[in-house]
Amino acid sequence: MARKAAGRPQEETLSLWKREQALLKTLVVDRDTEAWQRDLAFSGLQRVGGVDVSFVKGDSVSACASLVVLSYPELEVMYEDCRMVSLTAPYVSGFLAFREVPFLVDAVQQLREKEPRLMPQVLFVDGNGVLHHRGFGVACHLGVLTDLPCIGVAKKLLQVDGLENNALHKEKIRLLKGGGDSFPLMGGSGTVLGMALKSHDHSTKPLYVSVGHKMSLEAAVRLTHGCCKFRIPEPVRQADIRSRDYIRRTLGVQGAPALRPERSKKAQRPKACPQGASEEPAVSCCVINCSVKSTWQRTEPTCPSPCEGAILEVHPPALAVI
DNA sequence: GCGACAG
DNA sequence: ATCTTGTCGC
Repeated sequence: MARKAAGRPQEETLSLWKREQALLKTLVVDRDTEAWQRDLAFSGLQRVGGVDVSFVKGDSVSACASLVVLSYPELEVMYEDCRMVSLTAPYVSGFLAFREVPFLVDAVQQLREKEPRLMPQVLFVDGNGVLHHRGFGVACHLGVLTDLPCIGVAKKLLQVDGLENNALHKEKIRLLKGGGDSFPLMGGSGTVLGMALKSHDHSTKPLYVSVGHKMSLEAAVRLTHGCCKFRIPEPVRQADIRSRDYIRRTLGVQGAPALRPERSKKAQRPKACPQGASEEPAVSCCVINCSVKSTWQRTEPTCPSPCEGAILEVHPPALAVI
């Protein structure tokens, strides 16, 4: 039952996606908007969130989208939400958000409705923020659509606007002394697009941190370091671990156990969070119309009637017409 | 054929 | 993202 991912989108679709990115980009706030962000100890910060999407192996459509909320500074999981989703849009570098973000927005909206007191004060996103081909990566996209402060955390350097993972870059990495050390990533225009951060003392590969929304780069880097027990910030790491686990549990019994000769060494899992009384459908209905899926469906061959003038609804009453 | 290629 | 085993180090 492994469905195949759609191929590369038509040029027209990419064109619409670019227009949408340009539009939403005007709504990005790249400075601190919250009091805790300016505090040296981040006092006032109590909840940090992380999101991730993991895939079913051999299937580029079936995936598990997860949102977790951790206490700060303890970094203990307070909330976990995993759900299976079907990703219709293909992955295209520079357009990651159009594939993954609708489901992440849904997860945030579910939390907003059911457990508003657990709403995270900042979200760590797997991927870039303004360090992007057009200055609007998935962390910006999710930030604008949810109106939450977001931090983009990528594991590899996106070589864009003159940035290169060349010998000089590697040398700068080598010179990072201890956890928390970083150096700026300057784009061709002289703008600092992000920071390469050594997330802890014994990490060779840095993290690439960039602004997503409603937070300065300085605060984003400092908080990222403050959330790293290991190389990957704990919120994203937990979202990743739990979404993979969810797929294993969901697909494990019926899957092909013979193919997995059991070589696990994982000890235990806490299991103390609202993991859904599960009356929920596999895919929740879209509460926030992020127009992403509609753009995709409207444009591709499968959809006979293209309709312009769709409306984009962003969280507070920020509206925009395509 | 070769380099890029967030996830 | 996922495909994949062992291995070196604390």
